[in-house]
Amino acid sequence: MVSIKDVAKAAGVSTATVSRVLSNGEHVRAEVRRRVMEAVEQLDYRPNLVARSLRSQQTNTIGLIVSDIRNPFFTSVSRAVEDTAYEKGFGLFLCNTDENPEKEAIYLNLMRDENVAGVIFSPTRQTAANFASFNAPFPIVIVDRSVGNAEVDVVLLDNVDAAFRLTTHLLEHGYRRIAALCGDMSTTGKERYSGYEKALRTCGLAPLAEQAKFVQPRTEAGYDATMKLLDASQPPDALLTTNSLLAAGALQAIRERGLAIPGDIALVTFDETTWASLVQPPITLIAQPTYEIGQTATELLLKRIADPGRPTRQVILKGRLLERGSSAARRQTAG
Amino acid sequence: MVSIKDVAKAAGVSTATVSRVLSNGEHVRAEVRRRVMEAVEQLDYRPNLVARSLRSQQTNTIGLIVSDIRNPFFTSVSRAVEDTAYEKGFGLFLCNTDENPEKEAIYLNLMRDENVAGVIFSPTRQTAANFASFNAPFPIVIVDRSVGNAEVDVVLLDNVDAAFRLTTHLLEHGYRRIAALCGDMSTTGKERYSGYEKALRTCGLAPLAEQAKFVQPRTEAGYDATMKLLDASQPPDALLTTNSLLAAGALQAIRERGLAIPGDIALVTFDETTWASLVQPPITLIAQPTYEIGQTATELLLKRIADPGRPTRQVILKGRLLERGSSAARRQTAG
DNA sequence: CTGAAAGCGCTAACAA
DNA sequence: TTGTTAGCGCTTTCAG
Repeated sequence: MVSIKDVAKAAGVSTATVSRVLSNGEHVRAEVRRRVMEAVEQLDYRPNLVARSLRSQQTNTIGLIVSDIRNPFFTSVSRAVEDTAYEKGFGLFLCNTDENPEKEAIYLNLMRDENVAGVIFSPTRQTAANFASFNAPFPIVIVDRSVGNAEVDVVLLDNVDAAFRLTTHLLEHGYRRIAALCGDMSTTGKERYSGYEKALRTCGLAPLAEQAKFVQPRTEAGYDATMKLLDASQPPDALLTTNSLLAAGALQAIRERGLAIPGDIALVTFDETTWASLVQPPITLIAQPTYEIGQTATELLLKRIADPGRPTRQVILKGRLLERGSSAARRQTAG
Repeated sequence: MVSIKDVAKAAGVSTATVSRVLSNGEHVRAEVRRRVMEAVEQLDYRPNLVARSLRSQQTNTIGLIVSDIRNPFFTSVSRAVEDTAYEKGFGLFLCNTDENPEKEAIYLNLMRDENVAGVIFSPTRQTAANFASFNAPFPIVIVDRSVGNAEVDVVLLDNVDAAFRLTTHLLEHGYRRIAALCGDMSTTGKERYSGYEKALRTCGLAPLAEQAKFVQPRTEAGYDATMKLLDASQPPDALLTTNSLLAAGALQAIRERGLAIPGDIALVTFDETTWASLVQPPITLIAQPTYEIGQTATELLLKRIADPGRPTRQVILKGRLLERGSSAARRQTAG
């Protein structure tokens, strides 16, 4: 392993000069710089990032902590984060927490031990609630969720608005018994529930307790909850789910019961996925600008790393309602 | 930031003793150990991993270099890798290369600079071909692709066999004009083509040049290539694609042309995805044990890190053929 | 079983 | 503009 000493010797300068050339290149005579670069080239020298980190007390790595990379929303966000980080010369450290507060704490601590430059984090409600008390030694940007009134950079969807529009869309298309399956681990699920409720109330309706449920944000939970909904004495005529995993479970359940979409029940959800536009009928949904979310979060983080004192910023993005067949206007029926 | 010195002082011992207690705990009197642990607890001390790395010349981080985390195959593999690494106390550094050999080289170098303990890598054909000449200072486990006769640990599917079975399945179900869309960047695409060809030959058929194409392993390329296939004077009666992205593009094209699956054309592919079982008809495919692949690769890597001299191992896994509606037996037709 | 001391490779004062 | 020097926080000989 060739070190900075070898380069210094080969170029006939001190290690400090090599370091100068490689870091900013300022305050070095052109000819000396040339000699150093030549030695670097010849020896195929690459600075040891670990040593650099230890000395400078900062790394070129950022952390991304999400519940599960297999959730298409996070898959896409993570790709954007990695792209953007790469462009700016940063690497990416990835963690899955499974919405488990303990794992969140472990990973947050690991990030600290690794001395990362910053972290992009999508916390559970529990961790979000205690967020103010957790003072990390690195900047954090929150994505997809909200964290009360803590002073942090945040990038998320206008969830209440999005759910409101999605629900209103159903109401306008003639649906009345609208059920909702909301993720129970995040603020996001709660907020989307609020938008749903608000839309119903605006219409003079109220959500029925047995039709609006908070469940684990997973496919199986979506399947189970939908089965129960469908087996009720007064099953819903429309179902709203707050993420694509719940929707996939719901769709499976609806298919298994032999029900038609939207004839027997409409289905709408959040998050664009490959399957949502490929199934018949295609699924109406609120598409999040996932790539933009990841990109914006990373940019915000890198700016804060560069300038820790800058005022925090909350970026609230609007979802795009994609109206498709799964919520086609209901035929008028007697009663 | 509390350091090992603070702990040493608080416990009334030397830093060496603290280090001993924290690393293996051996050769330390029980009472001293207790005092040290107490101090650690009290001060909420956490070892600085960067300093530890610099000194010990090894990290607890492994790298994962794939073409695109959004490919469901890699999404699932990466989750398994992260899980397994986490269990063993390792962190994960994630890189997307977009099948770009330059990016592959950059990331491989970055891994070296970061002093990672090892890397799990899915290389392009180009990089795989030169693999023997690239002597990394860290262990590498190759996944999903093969690398000639280099001495490396590898975990991959028996691609020839899988494609052979998939094609044979089509033949047995009465399809004769079977087209194939294969990824052009990886050895995997080539191998799957071989299996496809072999199955045809076994049946006394030969792949038609205009029906077997190597294309970029992306949805758009799958769409474009399928459109061309369908517009030919003698369109195929079945289409095999070698990954789920190509399949998604193919399905879109088939739908757009208003063709029925499998009536007008059968569609089969590789990789289980959410959508493959949700569309109508569901898609026949070879399911790869993605989680097992990621897990096995990680275990292999960690074993090699622990024992660099151990003999290399090639783990070849069989795919599972899931027969579904998209390749239902063809009705006998005159001609 | 424990401590002293060297040094991993680099950067950043401080001198010159 | 350049070199000297002192560590960053930790592990690991080597003595004792």
